[in-house]
Amino acid sequence: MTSTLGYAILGLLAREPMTGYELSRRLRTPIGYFWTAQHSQVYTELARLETGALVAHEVIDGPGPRDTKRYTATAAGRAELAAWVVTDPRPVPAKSDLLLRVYSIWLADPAAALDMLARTRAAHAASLERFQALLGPPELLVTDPRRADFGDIATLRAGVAYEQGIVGWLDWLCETMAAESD
Amino acid sequence: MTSTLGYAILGLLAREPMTGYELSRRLRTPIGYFWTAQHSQVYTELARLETGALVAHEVIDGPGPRDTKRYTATAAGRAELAAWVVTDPRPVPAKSDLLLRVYSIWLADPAAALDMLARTRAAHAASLERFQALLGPPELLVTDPRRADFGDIATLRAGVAYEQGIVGWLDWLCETMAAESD
DNA sequence: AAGCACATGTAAACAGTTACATGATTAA
DNA sequence: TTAATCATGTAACTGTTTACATGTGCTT
Repeated sequence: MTSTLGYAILGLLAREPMTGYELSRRLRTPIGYFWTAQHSQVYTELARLETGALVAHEVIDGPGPRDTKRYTATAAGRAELAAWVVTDPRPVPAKSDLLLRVYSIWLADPAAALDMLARTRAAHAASLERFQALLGPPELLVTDPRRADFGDIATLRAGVAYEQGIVGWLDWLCETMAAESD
Repeated sequence: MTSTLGYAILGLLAREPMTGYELSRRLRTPIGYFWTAQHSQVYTELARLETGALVAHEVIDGPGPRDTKRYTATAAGRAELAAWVVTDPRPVPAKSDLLLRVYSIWLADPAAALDMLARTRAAHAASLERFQALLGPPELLVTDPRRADFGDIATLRAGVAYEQGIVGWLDWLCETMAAESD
């Protein structure tokens, strides 16, 4: 019954209680955390999770015309999350805007294509560096899989591997296209 | 005006004319081609592309109660595709079912989690092998960026890099979790 | 005779994005 | 006083999936 977005929210609330606003902020940019959502989606999903008794809220002090609500994952919510975690991930319907462009790059102007690829490489190199900075030196790493920060580090490492793969591939692509356009 | 799915369809039709059914079959499983779609989406998008004169069809011999239509990309369609190819890809809203599970893996039963990770590794290792087999020996590779098969090879190489990254990361994850669960 | 591959379409439901709407507090 | 951040929600729209609908020809 619970959607994937529901498990993303539960995963954050299982670590610490948060308001819907804080959840939205965390889910707007994925830092070593491969899921995103808009605030409109978060608020409606929180209401759904609450009718299922997977989360609960208490009203806290805050500004604005409505109550400020602090949400917590219930025991039932944590149990459902723990059970979902070990189920097989459904095969992701691979979608990449960049790959779709490269698939048809033979039709494009080579110089303009190389420019686009160079800009894209720079963007991925920047997020690779950001991920590596967040990860810090290897000797400091938590490796106890029963601690919540293990999930942070493991997903960050996946982010690093992912961006390294793209940057390396883009380097090959730029070199090949530059060499053959003579 | 044209959607990303529209460019996926144009990219296939720019190579060879096809029926909607053949397009749907190609878009159901992404082989070195990072986009998927259902047949219902393909037929409606083909109709939209045709009202924009980016594709055209001729009726050919076929079974069933309706006409069988063979679609071709028009000159305008190929031009629009070529222009889109060199525009910056919008930053993909990174979504991974697997990473979301790993983020909350600290809550799960370690043995069940390791089983899930092993099954997932096997699935990715299998598609890595499939991609490598499709790529064939390196000395045979087309590297002329003005040929359509360059796009096939470039995206396949991206697929290989992607799967290698996941398999390597999953190996690290399994080892770390196995070592620390003593 | 049953089932599958070919072939095309519509309808309903769900997921996700963008825009609308309100209002307090704090910093420039 | 103007803008940003905090804070919550609804509405409209777009994209995607799943289900409904029809009918031929080939294979087992």
